[in-house]
Amino acid sequence: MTLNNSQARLFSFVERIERLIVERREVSEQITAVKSEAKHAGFDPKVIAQMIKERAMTDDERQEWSALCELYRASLGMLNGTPMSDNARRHVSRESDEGRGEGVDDMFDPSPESAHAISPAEARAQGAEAFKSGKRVTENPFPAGDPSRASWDEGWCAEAGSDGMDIPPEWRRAPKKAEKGEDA
Amino acid sequence: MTLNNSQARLFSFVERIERLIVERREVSEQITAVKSEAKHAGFDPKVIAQMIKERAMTDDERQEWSALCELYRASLGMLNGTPMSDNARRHVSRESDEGRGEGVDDMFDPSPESAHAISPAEARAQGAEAFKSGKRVTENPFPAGDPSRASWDEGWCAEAGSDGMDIPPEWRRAPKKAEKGEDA
Amino acid sequence: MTLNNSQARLFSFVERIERLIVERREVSEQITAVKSEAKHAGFDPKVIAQMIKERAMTDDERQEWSALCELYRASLGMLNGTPMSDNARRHVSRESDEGRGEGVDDMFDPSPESAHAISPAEARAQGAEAFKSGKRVTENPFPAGDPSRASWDEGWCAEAGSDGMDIPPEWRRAPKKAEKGEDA
Amino acid sequence: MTLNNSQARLFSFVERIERLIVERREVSEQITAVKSEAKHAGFDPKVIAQMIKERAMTDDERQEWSALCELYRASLGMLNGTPMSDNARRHVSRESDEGRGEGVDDMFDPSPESAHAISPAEARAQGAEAFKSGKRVTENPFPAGDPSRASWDEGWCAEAGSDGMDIPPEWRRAPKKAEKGEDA
DNA sequence: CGTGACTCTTTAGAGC
DNA sequence: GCTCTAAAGAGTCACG
Repeated sequence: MTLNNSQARLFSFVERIERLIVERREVSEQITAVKSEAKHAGFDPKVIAQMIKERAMTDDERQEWSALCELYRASLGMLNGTPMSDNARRHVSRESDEGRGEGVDDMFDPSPESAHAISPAEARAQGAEAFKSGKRVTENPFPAGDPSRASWDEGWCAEAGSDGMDIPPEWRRAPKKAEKGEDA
Repeated sequence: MTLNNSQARLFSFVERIERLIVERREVSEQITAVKSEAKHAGFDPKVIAQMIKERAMTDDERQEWSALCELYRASLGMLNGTPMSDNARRHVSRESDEGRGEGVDDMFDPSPESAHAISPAEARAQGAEAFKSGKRVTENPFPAGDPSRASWDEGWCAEAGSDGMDIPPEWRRAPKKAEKGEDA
Repeated sequence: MTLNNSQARLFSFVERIERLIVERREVSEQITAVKSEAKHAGFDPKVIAQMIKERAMTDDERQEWSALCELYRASLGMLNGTPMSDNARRHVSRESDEGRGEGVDDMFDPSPESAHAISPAEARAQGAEAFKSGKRVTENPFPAGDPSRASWDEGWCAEAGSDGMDIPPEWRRAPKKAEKGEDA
Repeated sequence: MTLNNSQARLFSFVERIERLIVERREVSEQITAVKSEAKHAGFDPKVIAQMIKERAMTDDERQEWSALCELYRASLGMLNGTPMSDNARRHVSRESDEGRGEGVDDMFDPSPESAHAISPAEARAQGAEAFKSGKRVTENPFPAGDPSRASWDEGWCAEAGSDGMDIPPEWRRAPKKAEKGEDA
């Protein structure tokens, strides 16, 4: 029977909530215990927490997120020697890729003129120039590991952000994902 | 001139936010400092925080809040020897008061039969009985300081919550306050 | 066998944490559901939350807390017609009571001269005067429900806080409670 | 003059805190306004927040953080086609680099046998094999953009985490940074 | 289009 | 000193 006088109902609500709070605290304590165990095993708790956050995303979300971060980082000059990932390149070149139908393969063409060491400033200038002449970010001529690769990226992105265009769609997250069917 | 390329605009936004965050942190640190000063002066920080919260309410809000708390406390048997305040009595008897036009003055009539000490259970029973016979909570016959006063309150409130009625409006907060005219 | 290679151990930790997080979220959702149920039944969710907080305290803690709040309220002039509770009076008079051995009973002596209506300011002055002449806060001559009762309280407390003394122990919470024996 | 009675001091504390809270709220509102402006300009607010967080770190912290994240990601099989960054490679090979004195340059040696397309599983196996034969993670033979590059990374890292060794120091953050001299 | 609820993030406080 | 927890604030979403 459902209680229908206010005092008893209030009491019932309060007690149910209290019981659930106890349960939740117990689970929380278990979480803490496992975290502490992991920490004492030598793992970094913060990084583990980050992994758990990322694992909660779908692959698409995760990739879009990190691509966006890299794009913004490049624009703000925060690459610091870590060039954009292939993922970010793909994100920025999304539409062009569709149009041209070619993938990332044409980037494996280390032009001889960039094979020898050049200064970061020069690489940056080359990146900017590349953007202006319609090259895509995936056409970065410097191979992985080359310190000039990041500089070229920065130059390209900076130019891409400086040409007076409005903010292009690559800077935005995909608007929404259709909700998966849950319980009605 | 408004910057109209995305990189420069992004940079501007980020820097403005960062500057404001610094400002906010400074203010927060000042708050912490004052709180700590107060604490070392011997005041209880939590109670001070509570006072600040209450001072942020209007008098009406504050009174309604504490009256509601007391009403719920009484229903849950948490009065523990601290009888309901006049404020709570007024809240619970809001409507009756309008109808009868009398205030709290008729409560200063310690009936002779309750003047001598009785057990808490008996006081509780009297309170419940009083509710059933249509008495208002302000008619508690026990004077302030009398340990039976709280018990009578509890009896009255418990009965008021047990009579099968739906939850009466006294249990709810006044729905909305008309917003005071701010800057347009 | 305990896994002893880092990859597998990391994976195990992450999965255990994830599973527990799911559990915790489920419990949290149940809490939300019950709260929402209570709300739709007509109870005020905030007040319920407050009750749960208070029920988590021991009686002593709760009484000390509310007594402290009232003391601070009185000092800040926030009583607004709700006189201090017996509980707060007891708290403030803790030590004197031990010394004198008398309880609250000597307060049921509405002196004839205060029986007729006086102005709040006058009541306040009487309270201040009472403090100066060594009277205790429990000796408030105005009965419950009398609007002058709160004013007298305010006068007494204000005077008690203005006499140049350092902050007395009544303004502090009892330092610590010895922890009850839990599971080892 | 310093107030030395408790009531006045309490009042002073409360008012100072309240004033600061108002200030803080104002700054907060300005932050909200700028964020909203940025959002309407087409930037992603979350990513901006992330950038601000990262800009608050030193370069070293940021690089260590992201390197650790990638290492953990690789171990958990979360690379998903995004190979480890040069930064992460450097982190993992920190000590070896000191010993061998060579940088990342010896990785530009795409062995002919890996130049043609192979399956992810095969690339993974090659990575694991490479670890077992003492190769460093920087010796990934697949060039940037090659889908096999990530798989090789995963294989290498998985093997590095599976060989029964205790968790190596690369998995931990650098213990502490000596605090920069602040105001005394 | 405005409002209200819910979630998440951040931050301050308390304990080991 | 560091971590964890809890509360407050902000942001987003959905609904009226």
